[in-house]
Amino acid sequence: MKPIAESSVRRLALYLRYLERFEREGRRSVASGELAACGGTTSAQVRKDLSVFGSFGKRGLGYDVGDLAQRIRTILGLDRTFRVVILGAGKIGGALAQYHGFSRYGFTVVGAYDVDPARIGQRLEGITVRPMDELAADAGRLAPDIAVLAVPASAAQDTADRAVAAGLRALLNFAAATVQVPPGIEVRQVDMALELEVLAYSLTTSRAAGARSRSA
Amino acid sequence: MKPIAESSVRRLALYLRYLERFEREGRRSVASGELAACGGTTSAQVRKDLSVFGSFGKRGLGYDVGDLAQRIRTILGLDRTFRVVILGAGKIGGALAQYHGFSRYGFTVVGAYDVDPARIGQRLEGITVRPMDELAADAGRLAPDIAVLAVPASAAQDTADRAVAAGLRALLNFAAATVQVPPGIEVRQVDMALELEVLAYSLTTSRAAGARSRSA
DNA sequence: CCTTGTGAATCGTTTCACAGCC
DNA sequence: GGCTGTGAAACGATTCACAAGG
Repeated sequence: MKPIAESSVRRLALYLRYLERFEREGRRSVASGELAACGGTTSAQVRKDLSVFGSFGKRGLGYDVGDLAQRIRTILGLDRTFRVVILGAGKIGGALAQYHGFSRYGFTVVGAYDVDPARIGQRLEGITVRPMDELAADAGRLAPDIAVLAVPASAAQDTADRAVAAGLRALLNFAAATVQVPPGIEVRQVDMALELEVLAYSLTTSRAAGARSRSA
Repeated sequence: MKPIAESSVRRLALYLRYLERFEREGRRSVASGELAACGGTTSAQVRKDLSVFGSFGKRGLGYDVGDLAQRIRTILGLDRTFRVVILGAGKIGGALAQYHGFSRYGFTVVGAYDVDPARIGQRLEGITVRPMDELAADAGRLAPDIAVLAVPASAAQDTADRAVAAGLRALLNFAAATVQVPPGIEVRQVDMALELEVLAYSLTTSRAAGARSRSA
C-alpha cells in the first residue's frame, strides 16, 4: 500500500466526518461536489483523493454514503479503536482527558501521567494520574498506541524520550517546542502559539489588501 | 507587500522562536544550516524563506541573531501585542486562558465569554467570564484582534458568527467542526481529532514499512 | 443529463548547484 | 574556507477538461 500525501489523509478524514453526519441524518448518497463544499475544497480534488484507492462512485449519481464511509475507515485504518495516554496532568491534560471528541472518533484514554507528586493520584475523568516513571512499566499492560504530550515546552523533549522509551510510536505534541525523535516514530505538533502567529501575520497584511479569498 | 506562502510564514515564526532562544543564550550569529536543523528543514529553505524580503546575512559568516529576529518580527508583524478573546469558558477555554505561552509570544487575553449562565461571572486567570451576548458590545472597548473558539463542535458555527458580527477578523477554532466565514475573515483550525486520525493512519501503514524518514 | 474517473496542463514549493562575497 | 543569495531544475499537488457510464 503506497503512502498517501498527508494533505490527502487530512481531507479523507474530514470527508469521513461529514459522511458520518450524513449517515446519522439518513442520507443515502452524496456527490463529490457536496463533500467538497463541506471541506472547503473542489469536487475534482475529492474524486482524485478517492481515485487512488479505486472507483467507489456511480456515475451520474454520486457515492453511497455508508459504503464510502466504511471504505475511508478501512483506508485510514480507523476501523478500530486507538489507545491514548496523556502525559502531563495539568490544565491542558485535564481538558484533553474530558474532551468528548476523543471517544467519538475512536480514541480511548487509557492512562494519564505526571512527574508532579501533587498531581499523582488525582482522578481525571475516571483515570487516576500515575507517576511518569511508571509509564514504561505500565505500557505492556495498557498497550497504548498514541501519547499526547500536554507538558510545558521545557519538559517536552524529556517527555517525548520517555514515551519513545516506553515503546510509543506516535506522539501528539501540544507543547510549543519541536521534539526530536528517532526514525520510525511519528510526531505531530499542535502549536497554538504558532497558529496565533500565523493569524497575526494575516491580520497585519490583509488590513489593506481587502482579502479576495473564496468564501469556501 | 506580496503575500507569503503559509508554509513559509510558519517556518519564519519557528525560526524566530529559536532566534529568541539564541538571543537569551547570548549567541551572536547563526548559520542557515543551524536554523534549519532546529526547525527540521534545509539550509536552502531557510535562505529562500529569507531571501524574499532581502539579504540579511553576511556571506561566510551567517546571520546576526538579534538583527534577524527583529527583521522576522517586522515581516510577520509580531512587533506588537495582539488582543485575544476566549469564546467558551469550559475546560478547554480555561486551560487556554492560563496557557503561559500566550503572553510569552505577545498575545494578551482581554476577555472570556460563555453562553452558560453557570459559567458567567467565574474568574479565569484574572478575567471574569462575561455573557456571550455582550461580546459585540464589549468589542469597542476591548478592541480584540483574535477570537479563540473553545466551544463544542455543535456551537462552533454560531460562535464564529457572533465573533464576526462583533468585528473580529481572525479566528482560531479548536472545535472539531469547519466553520464558514465571509471573505476577508481568517480562520485557522486546530483539530485534535483530525491530528489523532493522521497519527492513527501513520501507525497502520508504517508498521511494516519500517519508516526511513530523516531524523530531522 | 448528471456525475464519476482520469490523463494532461498548471501552479506552487522545495531542492540543487553554483556564482558572489566576506 | 565557508556561507549567503538565487536562478534553474525537480518535484508534488491542484485544477482542468473531457471521455465514459449510470
